[in-house]
Amino acid sequence: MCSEPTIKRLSVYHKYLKEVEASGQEFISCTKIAKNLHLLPIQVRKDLSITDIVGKPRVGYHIKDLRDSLDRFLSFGKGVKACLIGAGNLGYSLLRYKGFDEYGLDIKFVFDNNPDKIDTYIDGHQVLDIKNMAEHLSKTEIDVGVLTVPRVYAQTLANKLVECGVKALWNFAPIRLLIPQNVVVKHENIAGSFLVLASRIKQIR
Amino acid sequence: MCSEPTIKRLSVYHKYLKEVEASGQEFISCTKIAKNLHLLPIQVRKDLSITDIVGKPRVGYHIKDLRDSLDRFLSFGKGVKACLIGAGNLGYSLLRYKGFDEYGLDIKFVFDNNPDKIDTYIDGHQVLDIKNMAEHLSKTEIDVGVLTVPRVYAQTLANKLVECGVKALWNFAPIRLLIPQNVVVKHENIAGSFLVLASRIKQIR
DNA sequence: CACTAATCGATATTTTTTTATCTATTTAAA
DNA sequence: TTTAAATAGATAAAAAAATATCGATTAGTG
Repeated sequence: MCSEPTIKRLSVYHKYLKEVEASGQEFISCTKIAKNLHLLPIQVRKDLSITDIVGKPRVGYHIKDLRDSLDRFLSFGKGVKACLIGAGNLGYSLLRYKGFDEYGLDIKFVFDNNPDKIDTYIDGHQVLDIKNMAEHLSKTEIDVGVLTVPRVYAQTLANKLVECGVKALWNFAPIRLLIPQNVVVKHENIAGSFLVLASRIKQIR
Repeated sequence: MCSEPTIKRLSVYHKYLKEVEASGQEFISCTKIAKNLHLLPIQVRKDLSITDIVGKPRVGYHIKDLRDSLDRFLSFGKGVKACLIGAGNLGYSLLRYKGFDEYGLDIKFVFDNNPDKIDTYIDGHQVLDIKNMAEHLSKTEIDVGVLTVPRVYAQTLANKLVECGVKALWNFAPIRLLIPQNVVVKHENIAGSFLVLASRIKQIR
């Protein structure tokens, strides 16, 4: 496989190539990709070497072939079945964010505990009562639990999701979850991201 | 300074220590921190060595001192003045997310182009007309522009923010921004994050 | 009071990730 | 047709990050 930074960059190339493709170009060099995405050509070349596409010197890569190859490589997102817990603002944003669709994330259920939200629809997803989560998940196998709940509920819900047999958790709550080793957890640490940004600003001055 | 992963972990320790402190304990070992946060003791020790706090063998670190020291170290977020562009769902979430407050992010302005949103209030912030952005930013110096707009507007708005003199951009739109070298840009690539998660699930099976 | 077990902190090693160098290939221009 | 410039790809080096080792220190126990 390949590293986390590489996967993220591949998704960036992928998106970028779709744009360039739409503009009608047929070939693109890694020098140009690098310039437009503020990266180094060497890094782009190395990242793209995971594909089966070889570029032509002086010309670059065939855009459609490369995009096809990335489509295939990035297909591990295809058919990943998820449920989202917490239909607040963040949950709302994620449900309406179309960027996952091309990578195949399939949100099967949305749960919340707020009676005002239950049975409403968000972007075509019916909000279900969290009380019935176990029942729903026993009928339909779910790979990923997406946690967009307030901090205080996160751990309890994580435990329940694991009991229901999810393979992975994608946690947006500002807390580090304690979860069995066999379950994949990806934390999004937004406050930490801000600190990284702030530290870089300080460095510049 | 220290690395990006370290800064993120320090923010995690910081939050965790506040919890433990509230529970009344006085000392904590890095072994215990590591165990509870699913990290390795060595890494915790190394990360914490940027502080001026020394631990006692067999006992660990004095929690309050350590938390104080992290407070100081993580203070580079203090007084960072920001404006947020795009009062959609994601913007809404960020405005209401209290996790930044303790690190000092100060959101001075919120802009949007939607007449229905202009002059409404979100968590105490008046939504201003994007047309007047330059004027507002000329009066109050702003460090960071937070972009929570749809993809198509992101680059144009980024350019405007740079013209207005922001030092950094925090971009949540799914596009890689082209920005002068002297401006710090931090991209949040949420679709890329999903792919990383998906790839890890595939690895496990 | 001596011994044991836990833990820190410094240094070293390994692994991962990024960046550089060099050669061969190919296009386009002279 | 020859030559020059741009570029890919392989290999190598450097930098960054994570992990391991080991001696010194200290609280608790017999």
